[in-house]
Amino acid sequence: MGSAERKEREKHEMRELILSAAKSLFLKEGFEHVTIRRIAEEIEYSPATVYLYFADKDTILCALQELGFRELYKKQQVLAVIQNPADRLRACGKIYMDFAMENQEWYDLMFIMRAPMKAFDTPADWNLGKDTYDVLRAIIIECIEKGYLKAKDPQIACFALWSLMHGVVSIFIRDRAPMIPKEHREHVIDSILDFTMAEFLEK
Amino acid sequence: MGSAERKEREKHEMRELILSAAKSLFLKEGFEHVTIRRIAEEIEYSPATVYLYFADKDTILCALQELGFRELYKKQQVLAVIQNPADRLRACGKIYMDFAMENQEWYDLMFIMRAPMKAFDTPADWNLGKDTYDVLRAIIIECIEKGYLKAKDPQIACFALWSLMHGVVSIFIRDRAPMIPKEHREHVIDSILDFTMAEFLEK
Amino acid sequence: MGSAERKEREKHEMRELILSAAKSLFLKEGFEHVTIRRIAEEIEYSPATVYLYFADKDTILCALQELGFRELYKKQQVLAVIQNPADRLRACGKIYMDFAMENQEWYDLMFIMRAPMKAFDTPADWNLGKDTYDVLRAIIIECIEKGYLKAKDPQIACFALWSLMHGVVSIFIRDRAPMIPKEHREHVIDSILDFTMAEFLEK
Amino acid sequence: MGSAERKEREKHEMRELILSAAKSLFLKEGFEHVTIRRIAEEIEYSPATVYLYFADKDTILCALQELGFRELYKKQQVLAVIQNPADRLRACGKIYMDFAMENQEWYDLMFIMRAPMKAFDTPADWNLGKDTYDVLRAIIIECIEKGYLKAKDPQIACFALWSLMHGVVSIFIRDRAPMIPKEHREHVIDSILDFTMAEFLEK
DNA sequence: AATGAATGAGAGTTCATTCAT
DNA sequence: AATGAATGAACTCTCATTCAT
Repeated sequence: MGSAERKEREKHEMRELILSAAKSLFLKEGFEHVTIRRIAEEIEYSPATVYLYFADKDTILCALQELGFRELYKKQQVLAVIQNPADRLRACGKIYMDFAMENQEWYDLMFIMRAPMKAFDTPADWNLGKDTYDVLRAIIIECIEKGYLKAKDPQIACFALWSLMHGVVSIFIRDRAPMIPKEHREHVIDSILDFTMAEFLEK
Repeated sequence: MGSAERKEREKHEMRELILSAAKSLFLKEGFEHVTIRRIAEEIEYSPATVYLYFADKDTILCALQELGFRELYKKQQVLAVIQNPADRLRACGKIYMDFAMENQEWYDLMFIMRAPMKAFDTPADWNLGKDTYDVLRAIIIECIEKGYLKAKDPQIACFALWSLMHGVVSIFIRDRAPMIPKEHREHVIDSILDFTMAEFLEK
Repeated sequence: MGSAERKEREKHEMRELILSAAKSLFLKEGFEHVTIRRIAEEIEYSPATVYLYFADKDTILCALQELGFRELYKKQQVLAVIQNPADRLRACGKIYMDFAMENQEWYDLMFIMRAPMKAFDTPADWNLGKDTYDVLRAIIIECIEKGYLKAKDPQIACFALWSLMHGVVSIFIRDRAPMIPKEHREHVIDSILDFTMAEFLEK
Repeated sequence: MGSAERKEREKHEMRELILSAAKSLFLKEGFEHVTIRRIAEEIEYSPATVYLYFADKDTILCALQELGFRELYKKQQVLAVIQNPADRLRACGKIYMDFAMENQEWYDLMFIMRAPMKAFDTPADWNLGKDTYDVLRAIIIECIEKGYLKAKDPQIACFALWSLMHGVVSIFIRDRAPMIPKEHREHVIDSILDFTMAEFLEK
């Protein structure tokens, strides 16, 4: 019967609604203001209703994390048109750090925050993160193949470059770089990319 | 008479006691469970007593942070004996990441946690952090001078290398690297150092 | 269906319940013992429940104040039947002081207590008080018009008479008149009214 | 022996020191900031020391109240030079209300505040207040004798006039007169005095 | 005489969560 | 399916007061 399907679809829509409310609260007001009540208010339902679609707050945060990975993955798609793998590597870093700086609270949730560690317990959830990670990995492997990078272990190269990018943005997001004025951040990110490309890649 | 001195020492010991209780709570239960009440329970005093030694919770966190910087700075002192700046750079990275992995909740508080940002508001507080940062900076400048590193801007090189190290450990500490089994972390850190030295330094 | 109505009524009843508990606590134990927790105990609900009906403690006090003004205003309505403005003036004073002496803690909250001054910040809140004040003002203006009172400035006359009445009852309520035994208070109030009518009004 | 005397004198001086600290805190920061600790800080002794001279906080407040009555009484002494009792009555009112407006927190403690009601339990304490009250009473009796005032009962006249003055200033001090801008208060007080003299006294 | 150290009691408030309807 | 009502368990912080030294 189509009835069950419709119910399924409606259930799905409601979940999306809740998630998008949660996301917009994150971006607008920051983590500490994301409470079940505020989410419920945002969608004009009662707090209890939220619990019909998500087991608890943590589950919502996990779903939001998933959404973030999807979003990041989507942004990475434009990389496909860049032929040269070195250029693509730089662009990949740029996209990553821009995403982080433009969606700080969201990035925070995805990569820094303590709360929803549950997400990584089950391999299924990690799949989404893995896809975005694989984008970087593929580029690095190609860089090695084409002689731009002389790394013995692509896994290590990949993890190192990701760490570098994550390090930069997480230091900014959690305000641990008092030596760099906020208005310079954008410029520092570009300089870091230049520096990395110059030092890491074969000359 | 040594009476005043003794009082001073006892006061100092009480502060240490509170800080160590706070630190051990961090380690055992994580940030969100560190409450004044729990600290008080841990040291078997009343919550009000804690306020005799620290103005508020933030002040405790800041003191803990300070302590951490001091500890890290102390560990960095062994670097002085290493002649070759490239070797010293590697050792510096090793010390930093080892400190982070061996004192995860402490590192978390110092470089990741959201709460005690007050610490960085006043330049005085940052000074302690600055000292440890300057250690790295001095090494990098020497690396550039001696021709091991061809960076146009030492500030950027310094920030990049710090970011790389911070990235690695903060990804581990906040459990964002499911692709790397916990038991490999130690080894990955060494590999990252090798990779970085190989790629960054002049060949 | 009357379901929504019933809900509304129940909500209203709960607010009334809280207010009356607060009021009775005032009467029984005085302002400083009126805490959210005590109110909650009184109505046998949890403290959190109180916050479902009132935003904070101040709001409760304000609501109580409002209620008081309404009550006083209602009592003033009987003045309408008194033709002679001088008689009406006396009756107005009597009603005011009787209300104060019969509802001492309530009067205290409305006119003496320090806490809920927020009430007077927004003109809206003051409106209720203004209504009761206007009753007195209208009478005084009529007294002047009809030649019972020779005041240049009705505002001043009005404020003076209000002050006189407030002075009497607030001295009693806060127990600052040891020269007058409690059992004489009632009688003193009447004498004060007589004296005032005799002295103030044209002879 | 003079030793006991000296001790007595020192004890007395310390009490004065504490009281003057408490008073200055009242005036500078208002009632709610007057805590034992703040008093102790002010005189650079420990909180525990305060308890060597006063049984508890209430006792301090009572002593402060006494001090206030003394101060007011002192201010009233200038009235002696005014020959005409009607003029003296007006001046008495002026002194009273000025004292209240210039030492609001102190007046509050003396005549409005709830806390130190203990003061009036023992007749001894009231004596001080009685002296200031008697000043007014004497003036009014003289006004009646000299024909300025036609009151049957001087007690009632006296109480009425005190109430009027207390009413005015306590309405101001507790901010219950939104219809009168703060900057007009001074002027209103004078107008009230004019009005009262014009209406009450024989024409 | 003076105090450092300590505390019990309690304040207002917030939140995730549950459950009968 | 949706929710209004309710709550337990926390939270940080403040204060008057006591007592061994």
